[in-house]
Amino acid sequence: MANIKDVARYANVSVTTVSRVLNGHPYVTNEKREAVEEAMEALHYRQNMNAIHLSKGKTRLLGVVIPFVDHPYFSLLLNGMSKEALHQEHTLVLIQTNYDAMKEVEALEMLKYKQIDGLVIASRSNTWDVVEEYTAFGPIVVCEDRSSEVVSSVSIRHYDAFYEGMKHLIKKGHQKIGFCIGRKTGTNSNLRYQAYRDALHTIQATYKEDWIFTNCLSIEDGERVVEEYQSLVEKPTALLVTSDQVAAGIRMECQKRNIDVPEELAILGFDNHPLARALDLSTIELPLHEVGRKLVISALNDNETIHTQYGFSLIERGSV
Amino acid sequence: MANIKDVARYANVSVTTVSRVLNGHPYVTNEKREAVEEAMEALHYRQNMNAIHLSKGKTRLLGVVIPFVDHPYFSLLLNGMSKEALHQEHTLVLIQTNYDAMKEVEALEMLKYKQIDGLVIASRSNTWDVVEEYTAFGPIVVCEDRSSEVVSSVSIRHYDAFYEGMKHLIKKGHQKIGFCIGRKTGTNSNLRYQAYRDALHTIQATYKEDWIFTNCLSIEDGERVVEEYQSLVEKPTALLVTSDQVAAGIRMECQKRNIDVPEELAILGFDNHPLARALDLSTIELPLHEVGRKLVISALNDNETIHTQYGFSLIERGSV
DNA sequence: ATATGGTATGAAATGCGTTTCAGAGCAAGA
DNA sequence: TCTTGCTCTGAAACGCATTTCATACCATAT
Repeated sequence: MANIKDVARYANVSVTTVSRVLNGHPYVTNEKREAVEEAMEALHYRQNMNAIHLSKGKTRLLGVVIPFVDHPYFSLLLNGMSKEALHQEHTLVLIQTNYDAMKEVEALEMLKYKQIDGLVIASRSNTWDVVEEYTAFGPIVVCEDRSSEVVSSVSIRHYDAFYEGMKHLIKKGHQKIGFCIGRKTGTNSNLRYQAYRDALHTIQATYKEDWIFTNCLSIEDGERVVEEYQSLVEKPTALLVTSDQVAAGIRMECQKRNIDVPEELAILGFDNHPLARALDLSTIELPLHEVGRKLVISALNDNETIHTQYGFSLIERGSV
Repeated sequence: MANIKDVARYANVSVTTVSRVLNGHPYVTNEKREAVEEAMEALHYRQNMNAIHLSKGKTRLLGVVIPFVDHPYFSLLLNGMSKEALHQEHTLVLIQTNYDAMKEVEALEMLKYKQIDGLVIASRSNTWDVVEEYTAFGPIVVCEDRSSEVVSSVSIRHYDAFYEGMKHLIKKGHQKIGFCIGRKTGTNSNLRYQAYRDALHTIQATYKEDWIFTNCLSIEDGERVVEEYQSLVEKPTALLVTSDQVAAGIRMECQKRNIDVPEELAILGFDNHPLARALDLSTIELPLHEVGRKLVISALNDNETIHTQYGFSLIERGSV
């Protein structure tokens, strides 16, 4: 494979000049520039990325702190990150934490010792000041709504999204509304719970504690929800489900038990997972793929702190 | 970040000795080995991958020739490849060919000019001798059943898988069986067609031309199939569908049109895509994810030619 | 006693770009 | 005429680990 030296020799210039052409620096006469370009063409020259990054002091590694990867929310996020990482010729270093704060610190230490170029924290476990301490060592991005001077962020308006979902169900005539959620606590869960109560408040409706189904992560959980639903004396007429995977389980189980969707039970999912399309589930699309990509873009940007917020969009299908 | 020089200085040895310890070479006394290990610990030393690969002359890039990525077969394959590439700290260079032979040659030329470390051809367009010419320049792996001396291969027993599917339908009492397939021609399609006829032959059954649905790639295609199916005078009682995505479309459309599955029409899919699990579709699982990983592993192995064949497994659910 | 060969070690070359520094040429301003 | 300040160019240093080569020591084998 031809290298920069070969090109320089062929074009009768120094390697510095070739490097200048390669990097679009000024201070190269057209004459030499053209000679270099010709030489590159003739020799089938391609830059050696390893040499570039070695020279520039980059590791080409990007740390990703993530609690687990087998949940649709995180797997969609990870998909987006992978895609962008591939695009930017970076390798993701997955640090699965299971919400263990010490594991997260290990990842931060990797940044300190320059073992990674940047760090994405998909779900934070440590307190804010611990994280901020490490920003001196490289770019850090969190996936939550936080306007820090030193840490970039990419977030989704979870409150608004949930509120919008509630409004949609209410508009369709529902008053007895329940919801399914993953963790009971956590920033996002709290926001959603708040949105739930606020929305019900606008129509003076109340809710029962057992209309709130927690620990809903998988298709199986959705099936379980239907089972519990059937044993209720007073049943909700609609469910807001924070994961399409769970919504899919619910819809399938309803079919088995001859519960009419949406007449008897309306279902509104989240994420717009391919499953939702297949099962004709109405859903609120969260641009998780986009968020993932933006996380990587932000983490690879060493110059500025970026704050991005993403919206959502309601996709009406046949389950509401 | 500490480098090999720092470690050498700290341990009072030469960089060569540190490199020997790092790479497990013999000819290092225990005394020095321990000193080096201590130094690495003390200095938080991590090897710089860019320097290693630059030194070893690797690009850390792996070419992937693929006709398109939006088809479930290829996207599952690609998923597996991505995962393994990530694992092995390599970046995939996607060369989407749309079955254009010239594009494929471009990819082979990249190998020639050492722009990539190896090449995976997920679906070949050029003749065999064209491909073999390039093996001198680096490892090439194809995804088809071919026992070459110089090109590695990873394949699935498509004939057997299809035949097994037919046998299953026959065992369930079906005689009038149709099938859905992507391309009408191609190595795999031919194998499947052969298996179809061979299986029908064992029960002296015949088939109608219009029980064979071609161009079946997406959910929409599945919906189209049902439409065509309903207009048939003599209808098959079972369909073997070479993609779960299509099978999902069929099942959903059947539901809309009140065609009972499996009583009126049995459906047996392929791939064991998550969709199949969600829609309770019987399917023949092809280990595409594993195949993808093995493709990458084989392509990154420069020393030997590897031939791997994968089987399949029938997953019985409620659609047959 | 001498040749032979394995063990152990380090200096230096190598892979390939980027970046710093020094200097030459030239035009505008003092 | 003499600065001052671009514009343009290339030599050399640098980033980090691997690998080749040279050398020295020690133990067998002859």
